[in-house]
Amino acid sequence: MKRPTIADIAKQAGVSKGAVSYALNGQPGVSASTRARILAIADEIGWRPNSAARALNGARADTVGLALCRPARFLGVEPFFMELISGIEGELSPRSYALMIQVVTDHDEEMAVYRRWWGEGRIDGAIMVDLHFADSRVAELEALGMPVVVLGDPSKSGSLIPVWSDEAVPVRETVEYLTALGHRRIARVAGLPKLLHTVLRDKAFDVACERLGVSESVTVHTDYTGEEGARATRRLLSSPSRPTAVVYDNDIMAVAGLSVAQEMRLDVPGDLSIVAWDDSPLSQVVRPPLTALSRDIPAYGAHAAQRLLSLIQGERVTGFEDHAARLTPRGSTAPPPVRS
Amino acid sequence: MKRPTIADIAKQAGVSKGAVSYALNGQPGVSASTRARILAIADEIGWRPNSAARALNGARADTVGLALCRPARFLGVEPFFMELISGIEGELSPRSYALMIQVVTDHDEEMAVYRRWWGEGRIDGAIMVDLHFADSRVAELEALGMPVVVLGDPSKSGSLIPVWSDEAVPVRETVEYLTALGHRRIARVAGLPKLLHTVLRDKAFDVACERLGVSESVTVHTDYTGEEGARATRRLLSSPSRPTAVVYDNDIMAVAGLSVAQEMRLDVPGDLSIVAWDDSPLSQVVRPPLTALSRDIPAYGAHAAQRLLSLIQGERVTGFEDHAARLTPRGSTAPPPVRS
DNA sequence: GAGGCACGCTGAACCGGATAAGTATCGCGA
DNA sequence: TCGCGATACTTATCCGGTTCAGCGTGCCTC
Repeated sequence: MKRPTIADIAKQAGVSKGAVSYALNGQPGVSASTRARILAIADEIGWRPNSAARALNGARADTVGLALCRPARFLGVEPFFMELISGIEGELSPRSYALMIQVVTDHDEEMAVYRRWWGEGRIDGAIMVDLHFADSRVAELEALGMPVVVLGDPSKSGSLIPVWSDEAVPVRETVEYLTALGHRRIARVAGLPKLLHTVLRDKAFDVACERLGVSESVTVHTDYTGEEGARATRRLLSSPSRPTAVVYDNDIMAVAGLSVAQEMRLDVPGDLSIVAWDDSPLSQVVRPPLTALSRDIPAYGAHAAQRLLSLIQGERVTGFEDHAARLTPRGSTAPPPVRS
Repeated sequence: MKRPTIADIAKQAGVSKGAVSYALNGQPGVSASTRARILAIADEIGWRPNSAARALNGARADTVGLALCRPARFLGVEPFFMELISGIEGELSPRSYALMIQVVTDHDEEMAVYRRWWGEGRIDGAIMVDLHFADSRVAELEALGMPVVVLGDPSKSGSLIPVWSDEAVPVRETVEYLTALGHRRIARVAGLPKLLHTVLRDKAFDVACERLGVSESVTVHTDYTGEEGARATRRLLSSPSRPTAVVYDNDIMAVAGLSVAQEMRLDVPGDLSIVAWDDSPLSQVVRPPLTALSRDIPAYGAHAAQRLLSLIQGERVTGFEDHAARLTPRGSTAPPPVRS
């Protein structure tokens, strides 16, 4: 009842284990007829290579690791990760590579997981996400010597292979668009302030606002949840000189912000313009549909996976700059109210 | 520079490989002092067990498999899977179990993946999702002899361990609620007609409508996407005797339906009541917030993971009926218009 | 003081493949 | 006809652990 091994095949075929191994791996050293016989027997008794035994001889694990360091409840809410995973899978699946996922609570745990997976020969490489401004993981992963692709800006990715997209350009484009519409009081509801891309967007936002004569610009940091997005929006809209436009760092918060605005009897886009970063179907189904900074997240994941696979093959791999998010104007943006 | 093995530890400690193995695994057979010395050396040189070598001796893979048979674009949209994965992870992660994920396009590919993972000793068991009405996977997985927990009704799960929740009760509760409000024309925008839970809901809906004197009840099947939800809604609301209430099989479609209604200048809930199956934050942030059939999806995944882990331990495991979804009334439901 | 037993450890087999090295067979050219 | 080399295998070893049989030592017991 136990799984057949090459020894079983060898016995049935009347040859040695070695011959079977050569035959099954397409190596020279066996005649065509013997090879065919061995393959037939292997197929008949349903033989499958035992990956453990192969791995013991230094073979690849054919698996890529991904440790996600976010609160678990988050994943269900934020489409980003699932889209990313879809994209990664799209590259892995045709090559029979599997994806090993674990949700962790902090960077220490994340590193422990990577050490374990790598140390135990379970993965051939990993994709690191949520690059921080000062990220201890980079040095630790470099020291591990494991192939790693980092989703994040090359300025902080050390010697790990970065896959990134420009954060500043979309911010600038958005601010330009809003100021062109006439907005002079713009707020930004940003994500976690520790994340590098948040820092980069913050900075680009300040610079663009400065340059384009935005009289009042505020940035509020949140944890990306709808609740915090709503709370931030409520606070912003309650201030004496409330913004006429708000830019959100994800669509979840943008939608929550939209609700708050409507709850406060503000017309969107008449009284308030809203821009969402990341364009999920969600942005398009609310009323009005949200002007969004759209990018192809599955492609982003696919690019990272491609680099990682090349890296694992031992090829020389360079970083890759993906397309920056593009501004997609929809119904949630308009000129500010006249008497603002 | 290569990874230290127990042979290295043995040499340093001046004992045999066997003694080291006993010490590291907490087995009797070594003195406390020797054990401490060995552990200290292991820690010092950064020894990690090689899972391949362990697996070769019939050890567990400490990994659970999950093959998702849906179009990739789907995963980013539907919060269900990510919440489910969160819940599964919540059980696996503390036990250092990993989750192996692969997105596949059909059941044949899904079974091929499971066969490979199981055959190669990469997983100890799997969670099967999206049970169909006539599902060939059940028999194939039974034949494989792998521990499997099925998310789906026990009527079709064969000898695999089912984890399910009653689909009929929430449907009945919803129809009762809507008829109590006065609705007599109720439509249902359902999911994929192949899925068993869709079939069960369809049937429960028909029965409840019949019993409660709903004069017109329609069920439309979709692929769960916002687009199809919107299209179905548009068609329903354009019919001469349009429904006064629509029940959606997921929140994505409910939100899309809400948009369509508003686009057609129908007041929700004044002209049309909307109920969403599955209650994500999305349901609460739209205006009006959606009356929803809420259930704890992460808990659902957690229960499945618990059963699977027990099954892997060789314990006798019975199926588990999770809480049925509970109707959570919000602003999207009200009595139908008077002159309906 | 001899027998018995528990303890602490060693040595070796084993898991299922990959692979280097060795061997028998054959064909072919000199 | 000998020798060389290619072919088609076999044999043996290795990977890094686990596990079992065995063995010496020390202590307890009768």
